[in-house]
Amino acid sequence: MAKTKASLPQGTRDFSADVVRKRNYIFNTIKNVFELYGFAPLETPAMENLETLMGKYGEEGDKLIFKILNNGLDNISKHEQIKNDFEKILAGKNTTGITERALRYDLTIPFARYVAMNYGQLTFPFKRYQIQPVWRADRPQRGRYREFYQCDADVVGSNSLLNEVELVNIYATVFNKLGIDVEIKINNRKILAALAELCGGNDKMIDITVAIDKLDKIGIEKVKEELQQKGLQENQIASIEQYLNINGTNNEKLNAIKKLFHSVEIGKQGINEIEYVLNYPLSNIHSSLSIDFTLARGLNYYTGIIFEIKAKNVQMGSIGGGGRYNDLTGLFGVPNIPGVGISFGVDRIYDVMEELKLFPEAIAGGAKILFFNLGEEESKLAFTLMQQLRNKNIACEIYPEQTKFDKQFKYADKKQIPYAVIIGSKELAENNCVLKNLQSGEQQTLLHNDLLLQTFH
RNA sequence: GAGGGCAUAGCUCAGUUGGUUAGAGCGACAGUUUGUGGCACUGUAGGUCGUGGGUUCGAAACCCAUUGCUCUCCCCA
Repeated sequence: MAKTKASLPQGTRDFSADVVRKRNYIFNTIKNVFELYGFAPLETPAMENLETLMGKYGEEGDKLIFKILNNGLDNISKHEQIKNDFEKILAGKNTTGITERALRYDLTIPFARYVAMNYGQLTFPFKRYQIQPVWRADRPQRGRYREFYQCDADVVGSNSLLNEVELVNIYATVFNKLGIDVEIKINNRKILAALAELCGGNDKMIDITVAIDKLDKIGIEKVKEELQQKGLQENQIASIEQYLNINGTNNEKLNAIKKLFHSVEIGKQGINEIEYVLNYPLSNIHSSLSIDFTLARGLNYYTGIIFEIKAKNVQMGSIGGGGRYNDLTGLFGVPNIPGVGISFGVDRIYDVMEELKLFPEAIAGGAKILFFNLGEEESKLAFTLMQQLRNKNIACEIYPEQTKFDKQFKYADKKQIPYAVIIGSKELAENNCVLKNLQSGEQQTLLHNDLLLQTFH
């Protein structure tokens, strides 16, 4: 067989031991909080039927779905059919004759598919969390990959704003545990709808939200330019500018927006919902929860309150986001199941924690003790003692080859194993062993039972 | 989809207007040292200079093509 050059598909990564441990630390923290709030785990397949995914993420999104080529395309008896199907592909259309499956693009649509398939069996309100990789055929760049993890928690079958309150508290709890100082930004699609209504451009809502979402990136002038290009009138743009200029404390912002939307029903609704969440009792996170009327979020299925998480003290895009959607399962023939969900961006959270040096030392992991291999009989005794320590839940390993000290010490060094147990011919004869602390260099001779009573850290 | 940058040892990189046998540091391996590591010293291995073509007496260097990686924009997480 020809030798293959070792390489990785673009936008994917291997994770070495210390990176995996740090990532697991993040995953476990998030997962434990999800469980603490009564969410149940769900896993769905890496691949879905293509038709499940197509048309759910907009025109751009469809292009970014990884499609899986069907097997058996070289079947002679289907030659003509397959050629015809391929003509459709060349014309830019998808066909099940060539590809009928695709890798999942996010966790929300598969979840909606799952709820639609199982709604008869589920207990509503249904709360699930899901931590799995997703794939996008996007051009990779900084902080953006073709394979990455999403950590989602969603509640479906409930209109109550108490869910939003819970999700905000999940955000606050997780980032508090991780030690990341964050600003939880909150807005409401209803307020954005009201803005569109006020500016006489109801059908322009998406254009408006896309444009104002870029405010802090490109500045007010560029936003106005873009709005102009989208065909908005001067006075409409002026209203939007007035809206964007609202600032101050949460209360000041609310007062200002109320004046602006005093006659727009949907706007008042949106404001009331935000006030409800902000004023919910016993919530200890108000300091970091702030209204941001420029927050829009890309996904168009959001209909109510929306969230986005920004890490303080570091230059990084959002590390989480979410919001309320009215009718996601309607896409799969099961209408009237409202929901609200949030997502954590683990890859960016990792980058933030690395930059701010927030990972605790304790997650280093690995073996605590290396048993030296100094001969056949010696290693049999070492093995016996090692198994007894493992039974006490102490991680250890034995050097598999009989070799000189130098090599075994260096192995322990490289793997940052803090202790070595040395059993050579002398210890074998005297029925004891040497325990050496590799950091301090101190060592002591111990009876076997005394070794088992030691604590290692 | 649009536009930049990069490609030399396992890793990070040097390599002079084109000139003999392409270097350094780190790492690996071995030895000094067969019962005590991190340090030091000595030595060894490791290269189709991304690939293909061209210019030239001569190409790692110049030209063309190609592949891969990377970054920015669009968009998104």
